[in-house]
Amino acid sequence: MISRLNRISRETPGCPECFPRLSFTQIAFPANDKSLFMSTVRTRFAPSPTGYMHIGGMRTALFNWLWARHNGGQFILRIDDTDQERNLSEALGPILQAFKWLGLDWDEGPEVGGEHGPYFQSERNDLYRGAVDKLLAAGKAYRDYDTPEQIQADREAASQEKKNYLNIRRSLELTESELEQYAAEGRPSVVRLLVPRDQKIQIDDAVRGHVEFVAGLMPDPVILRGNGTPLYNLATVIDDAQMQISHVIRAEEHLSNTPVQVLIYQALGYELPQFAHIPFVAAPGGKEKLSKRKLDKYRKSPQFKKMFDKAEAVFPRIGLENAGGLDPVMVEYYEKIGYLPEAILNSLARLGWSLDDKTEFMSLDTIVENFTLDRIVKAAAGLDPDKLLNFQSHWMNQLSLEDKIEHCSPYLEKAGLVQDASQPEVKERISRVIVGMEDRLKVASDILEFDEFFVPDVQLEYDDKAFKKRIQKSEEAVALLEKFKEQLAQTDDFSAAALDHLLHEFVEAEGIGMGQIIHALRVAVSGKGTGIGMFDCLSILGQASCVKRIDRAIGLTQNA
RNA sequence: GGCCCCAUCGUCUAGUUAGGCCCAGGACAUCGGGUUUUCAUCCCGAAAACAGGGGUUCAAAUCCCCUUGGGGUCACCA
Repeated sequence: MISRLNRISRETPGCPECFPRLSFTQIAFPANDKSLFMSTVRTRFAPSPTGYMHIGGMRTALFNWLWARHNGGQFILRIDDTDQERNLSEALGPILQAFKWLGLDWDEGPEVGGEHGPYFQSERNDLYRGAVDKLLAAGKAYRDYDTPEQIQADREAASQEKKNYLNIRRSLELTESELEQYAAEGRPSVVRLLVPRDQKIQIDDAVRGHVEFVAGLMPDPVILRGNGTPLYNLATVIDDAQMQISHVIRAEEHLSNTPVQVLIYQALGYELPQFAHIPFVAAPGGKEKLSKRKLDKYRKSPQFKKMFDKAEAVFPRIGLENAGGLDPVMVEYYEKIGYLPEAILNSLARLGWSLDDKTEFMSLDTIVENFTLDRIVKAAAGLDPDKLLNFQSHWMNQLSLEDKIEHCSPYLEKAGLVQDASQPEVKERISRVIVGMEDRLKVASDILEFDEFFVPDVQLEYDDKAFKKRIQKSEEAVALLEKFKEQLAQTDDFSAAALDHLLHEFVEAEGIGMGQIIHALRVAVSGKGTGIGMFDCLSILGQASCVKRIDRAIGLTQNA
C-alpha cells in the first residue's frame, strides 16, 4: 500500500512541506484559517439539475467519491442550480437515483444535510452577494455598466484587428457622481472581476502537472449577473472554499475555467484546493466528449449501435414507449436495461484509471482501496460498449441463482410473460431457464430473448429464416419430427438426461446424424435457431408443450 | 482563430515521475484451431501499437526541442 502512495497523496493537505499549490506567494492567509491545517480529504460533485445523470458525469462523481473513500474523507453533493427554472425535484430526482442505484453515498448534501449547507446554490445567494460586496469594496471587482451591445462591438473590433479581446473597462473611468447617478436610476450593470493583467496564473494539477495561464490575455469575467445572481465561477469558488473542499476533481473541460477561479480564490484570500482535471469520457471509438446533443450521430456509429438496438428491443416490451426517453448517455439507461451497478462501476473506474498492468475485474472495495490520483490517465477515453458488456457478463456470473432470478423476474412481469414471478411454479420455471441460459445471461433483460419458455404454445412465433432452413427446406425433417414426437409422447422420464439418452438412441436407430434432427427439433419447440441446450430446453418446456409445438410446426409446413 | 490539454495494438490500458528488466505486457473486439454429434460457453493460437523528425545518452516508448494530428475552451451556461 505504502509504495502505492503517490506523488499526489503525499501532496495532500496535512503535509505542509509539500504543498505545491502554495506557490502563490501573493495569497494572504488569514492567520486563524484552520483549513490550512485540515487533513481531511473532502471532495464534491456539483451537478446541475438537468433531469438525467450523464454517464461521463457519473465517472467524475465516482472518482471524487473514490478519492474521498480511499482517504477516509467526505464526499459532498452540491446542487448547482444557479441558472435554474425547471421543477427542481423532477430534475434532481434521476440524479440522486443514479447515485443510490450505484451505491455511491454522500456525506453531505440533499436529503442528508450537513454542517456546511445549504447544499443548493439557489439558497446561497447571500453568501455570494457578501463576497461580491467584499471584492467591490477592495477594488478587486467592479460594477460594469457597458451594455451587451457595447461589449459585443468591442469583441468584434478586437477580432477585426486580430487582437485578443480585453475589456475596455470604461466603467472604471466613471466619476463618483456618475456612479451615484447610475445607481440611483437603476441602470443595468453586472459585476466583473478586475483581472490583474500583469500576472501569470499557475496551477499545479494532480493529473496535468504544472499549467500556466497569462492573466493579461483574460477578459474580466462577469461574476454577478444583472439580476444579482452569481455565475458558476464565483459560486463554485465560494462554495468549495466554504465547504472546505480539499480536492476539486472535475472533468478537463473545466481546466480553462480554472485560472478565473484561481483569481477569485486569491482575491478573496482563500486557500486553493488541490485541482485534479481528469479527462472526459469520450464517445465510443472517438476522442470527442460524449454528449447528449450528438445522439443522432451516435445512432449511426457501429460501436454505439448495439446499445440503441438493445434499447429498441427491450424498452417497448417493458412498457417504455420511445425507449422511455432513455439513451446510453444516461445512467438510467443502464439501470433500466438491466446492467449491474458492479459492472458500471468497474467499467467506469477502468475508463481512465487502472490498478496495474493486468487487473480488469474489481469490486468497489478493491477500487476504493487502490484508487489514487496519480494513476489517472491524461488522455480522454472512449466508452467501449463491448468492454462494458464483458464486465457486465463477469459480474452477472458472480451472482447467485436467487439474485439472478430477482434481477430477471421484473422483466418477465413487465413484458406480460408471467403474471406473478413469485409463484412457486413460475419461479421454478424462471430458475430453470436461467440455469439453462448459463453465460447467455449477461444483461438482466436478456431473459426476454428466451420468451419461448413463457408464451402459450399456440402463440409461439417461429423465426422465418430458421423455420425455412431447418424444417421447410429439409427433406427429412418433418418425418423425423413426427417419429421422434411419438417417442417424446410416450416417455415417462422428461429429465434432460433422459431426453438426451432418448434422442441419441433415436438417432442411432434411424441411422442418421444428430445434425439431421436436432436443428429441426429446436426450431419446432422454441421457434428459434439458437437457444439454450437442447435437452434442457425440452425438459423445461415439458412433455405436453413439446408435443403440441412439434405438431403445430408440422402443421405450419402443410399450410405454407 | 487565441489560450490550454493530450498522443503506446481497432478500443481500454501497463510501462513515462526515478532511461537499460520492453524488438513493448494485459484486457475487449477480430480472425484461426480444438472441445461441445445442438446453441452459448470454454480452451489453445494468430494478427495487431510506441504519430513524425531532430537532439541528449553507451542506452530513449521513457528526457529535451520542433512538426503533425486529435480534443477542450473562449457567455449575464454549468
